[in-house]
Amino acid sequence: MDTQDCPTAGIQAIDDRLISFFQDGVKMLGLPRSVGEIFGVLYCSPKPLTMFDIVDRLSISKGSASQGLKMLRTLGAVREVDYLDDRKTYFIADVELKKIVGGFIREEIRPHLKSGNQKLKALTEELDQIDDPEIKEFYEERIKRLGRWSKKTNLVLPLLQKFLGE
Amino acid sequence: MDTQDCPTAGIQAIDDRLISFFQDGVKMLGLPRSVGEIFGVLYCSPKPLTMFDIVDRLSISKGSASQGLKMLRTLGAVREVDYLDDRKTYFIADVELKKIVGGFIREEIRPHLKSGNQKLKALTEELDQIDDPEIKEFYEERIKRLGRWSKKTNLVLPLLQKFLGE
DNA sequence: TTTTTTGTTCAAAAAAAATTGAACACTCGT
DNA sequence: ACGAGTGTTCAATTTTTTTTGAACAAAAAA
Repeated sequence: MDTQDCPTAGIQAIDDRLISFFQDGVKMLGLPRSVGEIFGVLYCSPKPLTMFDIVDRLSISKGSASQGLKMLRTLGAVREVDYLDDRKTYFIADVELKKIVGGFIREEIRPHLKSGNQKLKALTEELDQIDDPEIKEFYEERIKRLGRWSKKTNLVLPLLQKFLGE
Repeated sequence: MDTQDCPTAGIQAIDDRLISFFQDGVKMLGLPRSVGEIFGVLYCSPKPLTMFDIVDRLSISKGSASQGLKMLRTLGAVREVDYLDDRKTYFIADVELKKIVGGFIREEIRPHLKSGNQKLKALTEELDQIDDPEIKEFYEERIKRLGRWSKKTNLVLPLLQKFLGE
């Protein structure tokens, strides 16, 4: 079939653009390109899709699709839904920014902050090793400052989430 | 010299921890590890350092150090200062979170958002190609939604920066 | 001017991250 | 129990990103 005459050709083109939009979007968040593409395909679809639909549309491997969907589910950006054939799993994009942002904060940001905090704590204890009081004071200030950075970031995350959720 | 007996051994250990703290920190932001290390070395130093000092401390190449410092300067995370030998360039870490966050938003986030917006605009114009009014409505809704996401993000950035800057 | 010191650039190498695909596991229908 | 359909895992491969180091440029000292 000539794609020129196909009634879905224009839609394909639009989908391509939307998918590329999400490709860039997730790159900004440090996620793999395929994850953006998968979300994009679901975001463009008025009806639920199976993993096979996605593999087919993007020409990616089953493995990639499976892993990408897994990540999107844990981020809360994609949901399983019941639909038609109940043998297969159907997915839809979750279009609530609030939820997606929340998932990203929970899965990608908080763990980093947490491990950072632990490192800071360990550091504070090592300060005793320093004899020279002037040098000690310098390090104390720097480490305290990092503590403030960390605290502020922790405080700002829920605000961010609230603001972005309408 | 035995590092056990060296009075700076404890400090070295603390510096190592701080540097590793920043290694992780920049990874969260999607910047190369060496950039975090370089910032870390400067953050640990009470006095300005040259590029050579950094190369020496981290055992990285001149090229890496040069590029890393360039990036840190454009982000506003590091500053050149006058010091001792005016043949060399001396650097210090900028410890104002506000400035660093501002630089990151300006250099890393805004450009992405801008190109995203251009894509959305182009998309809106392509909607005419769709004949079926029901499908058209679906796409209109999804594209409008992305526009709202983008707008919100744009609005939240200055707030974020303000909040993090004391 | 010539040499030395300092720093940048960029093609090639190395390292890290993402993707593939085949093997595996599970479940349903027969 | 067996075979077909769905989905996951992970070692190997591919792709992308980062790092290196040698060549180059600029500027000061000799």
